Amino acid sequence: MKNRIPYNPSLIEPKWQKKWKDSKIYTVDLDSKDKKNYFSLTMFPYPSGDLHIGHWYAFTPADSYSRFKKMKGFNVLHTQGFDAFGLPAENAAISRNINPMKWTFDNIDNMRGQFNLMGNSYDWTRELITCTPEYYKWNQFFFLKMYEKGIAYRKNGAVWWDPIDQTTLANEQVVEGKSERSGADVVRKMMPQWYFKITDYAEELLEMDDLGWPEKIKHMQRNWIGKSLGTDVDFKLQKGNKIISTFTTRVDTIFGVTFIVLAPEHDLINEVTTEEHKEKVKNYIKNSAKSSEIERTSTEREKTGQFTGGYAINPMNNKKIPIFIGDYVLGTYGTGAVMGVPAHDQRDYEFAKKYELPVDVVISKDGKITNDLKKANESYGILVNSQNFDGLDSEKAKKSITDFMEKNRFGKGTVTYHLRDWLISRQRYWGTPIPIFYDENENIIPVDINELPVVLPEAKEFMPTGQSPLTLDEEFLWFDHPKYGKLRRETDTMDTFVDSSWYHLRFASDESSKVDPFNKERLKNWLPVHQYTGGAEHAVMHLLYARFFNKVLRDLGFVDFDEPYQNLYNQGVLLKDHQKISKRSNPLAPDPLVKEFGADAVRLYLMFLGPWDQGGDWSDDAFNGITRWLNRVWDISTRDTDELISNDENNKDFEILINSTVKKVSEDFERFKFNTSISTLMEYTNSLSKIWNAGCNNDLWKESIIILIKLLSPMAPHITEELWGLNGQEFSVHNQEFPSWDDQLISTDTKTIVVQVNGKVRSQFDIEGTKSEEEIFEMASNNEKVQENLTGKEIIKKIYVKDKLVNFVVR
RNA sequence: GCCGAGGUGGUGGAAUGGUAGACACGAAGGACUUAAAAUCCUUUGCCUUAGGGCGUGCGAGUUCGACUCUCGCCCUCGGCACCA
Repeated sequence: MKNRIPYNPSLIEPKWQKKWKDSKIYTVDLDSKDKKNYFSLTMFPYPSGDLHIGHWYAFTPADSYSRFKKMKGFNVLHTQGFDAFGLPAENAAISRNINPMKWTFDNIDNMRGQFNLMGNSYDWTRELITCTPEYYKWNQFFFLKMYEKGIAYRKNGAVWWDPIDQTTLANEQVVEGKSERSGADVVRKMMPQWYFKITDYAEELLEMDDLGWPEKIKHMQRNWIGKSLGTDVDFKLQKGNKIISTFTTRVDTIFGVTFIVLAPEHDLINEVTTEEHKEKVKNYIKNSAKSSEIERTSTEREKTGQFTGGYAINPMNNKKIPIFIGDYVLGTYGTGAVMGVPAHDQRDYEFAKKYELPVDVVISKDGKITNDLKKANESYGILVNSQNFDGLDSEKAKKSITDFMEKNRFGKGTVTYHLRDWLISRQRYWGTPIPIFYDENENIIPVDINELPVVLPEAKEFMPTGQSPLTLDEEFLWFDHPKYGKLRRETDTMDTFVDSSWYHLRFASDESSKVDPFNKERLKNWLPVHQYTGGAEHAVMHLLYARFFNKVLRDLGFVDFDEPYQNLYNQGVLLKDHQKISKRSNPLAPDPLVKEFGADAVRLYLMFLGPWDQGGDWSDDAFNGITRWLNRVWDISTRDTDELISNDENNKDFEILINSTVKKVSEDFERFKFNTSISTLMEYTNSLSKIWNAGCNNDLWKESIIILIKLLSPMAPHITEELWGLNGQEFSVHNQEFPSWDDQLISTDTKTIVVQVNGKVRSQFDIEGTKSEEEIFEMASNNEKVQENLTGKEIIKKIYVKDKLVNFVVR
């Protein structure tokens, strides 16, 4: 017996990591044409300084999938980088007086080492760090191109303000009235800010039919964009000739309007308010500004308002209707004014009851009028009390009334979106400087594209004051322009979501170019990203922004495809012992686990936990199962075949086992079902143990081991590389072709037929070769167990599923 | 409130119209050991009068046959929410 080496991951893992690096096996030739290209990308991390288990859960299955694709014959680009701008660096600077650049780069160095422990297949020569001028220069470049086209613009308006982080936020970054990042209750502020005109692309962003994305994400994006078809109806003021435009999706209820409500921010409030109501209206506006946005948008809250003293005229019937202001109407949606139809809108109903306004029913289920409403009837029906539109159903009435209004020029069909333009200004330091100057009259003067990058200067003061820290840097702030003289620089920086909106393009493009952001030829060969993976929390932020950016870059002529990510897969959330993983209460750090059990075991266990998209529940106990199995894999793959008892009787079954295992593992990989591909491999090794004990053909055994190593190699790269060598194979297993299977070798001559009586399993038997249906019924009914259940009963139906099952239906 | 995903042994999960519980954990028993650990073997859904009966959140339905399809309800998680 040979002296066998035990499995020692802490010895072999660093060895192979070094060898892979030295031999550059993961460096991709972007211009190679001999294979089909496959770009496998996973959302890059923020360099927090620690690669935690959640990162492993996101990255290792994606790495395994990329390795699988490589073995399947693709030229795979799998890259990694760091989303390196953002507040934590700045907060570290504030609390610990560390330079944000140094903090970030120290963290990156540390994380690279942690990434290395994973045994990844990233092409690190293509690493990106977004806080470097070589990278963010292109943010500025795109910004200026977008400014030229009017897609980037500056506007003074109401914005969301995060009082903890002391900066404005985009709509998408406000969740339930709180800052998505800091959790602070956001407030409204009026300030001039820079925006990207994402609303111009609202309609195109809704087109997602061809995207291989989870329906859930598409759904969330559609909801966020929030398209709704309706009608703008113009109400003339009773006094003067100004017009209040209201947006409604239910223009069929126009004859039921009994009041109008304006948002407290509405432009015409001063116009409509009469002298005697001025004071009350002013107070109402003041109070509603005081109440937080959460209070204002709570559905539970009682509706409040204030009569303005003014009246408007319903253009359809010339009725005089009172104008209120009320903060249940949002200034940011539609026209900021609504027509109140209490009979057919629950919110308007509540408002009407409170202020004792009439409730006029104009829609009825059966054409008859019922007046004792307990709540609004919001369903469609037949129009009543609606002059010559009486009798029409809601659907038709909407169209006819809108047509009528368009003809008479007091209304028109419109489309409204929930989506707002993307506010990108941030009053913080650690981000891309917005490349803009202002002259003394606040005129905007864009930085010359040839002068890019506008380098973010080293700052001394980071305290968030509501003004960008760059304001304090006099040297940065003032610029002597050859043409315009003394100019003030924009001191706000860009939202970091700008950085991640196009990074995938940069991974595949020529990073050496100083003139163009991308190498078009390479983009053509590598994009869109074939497979993107990451968390669902980015559904309406990163994933929407990146789609928008792609369309803008297409219209600017930089890319010639419509979507950035062809296929998307969302991993679930990893728990530990049914709880959220947190550093304090139930920590789960990968580094010590790797030290003790090896990266392969951690990788495998993360994939074995359950289906990747549904998340998983880590338990230290269950983790033992994987380390035990890896030891068995090691044991079985290092046996001395001289000790194998030769036996050719089970050759056929052995071949079936090998082929069906290859098939199942391959198919599971394609579907991201890593958990079942591992359990299939476990069954395979269990069978191999039994086969060894029974004795088998020596060549088949050797083949079965080579196949085991190959099948396992994408998921457990280190142990398989070692076993590959120990089995006399040339470096590297990761450059091998993934095994293929022969369907012919899987189908057996022997089939097991299950016999049911009334759908209950009573027996089973084996058949050889092909048998006729008659023969099968014959064999089935002769079975002793089946007989017991058939005697004294009448067979009324016989079901036969070929090679599988017989069912006797008896009475 | 609306939309989406899900609910299967003691636990993680498998099976997407055809033998429910693969695989793994845990547990029990055994082998090896002075002993323990490790490893290996056996058993392991529940009830049981030992012949069976019951069983995939609950209740109906479709079907020869339902974890799987349909309808209603309950619960958990995620998203959206005064969007006119």
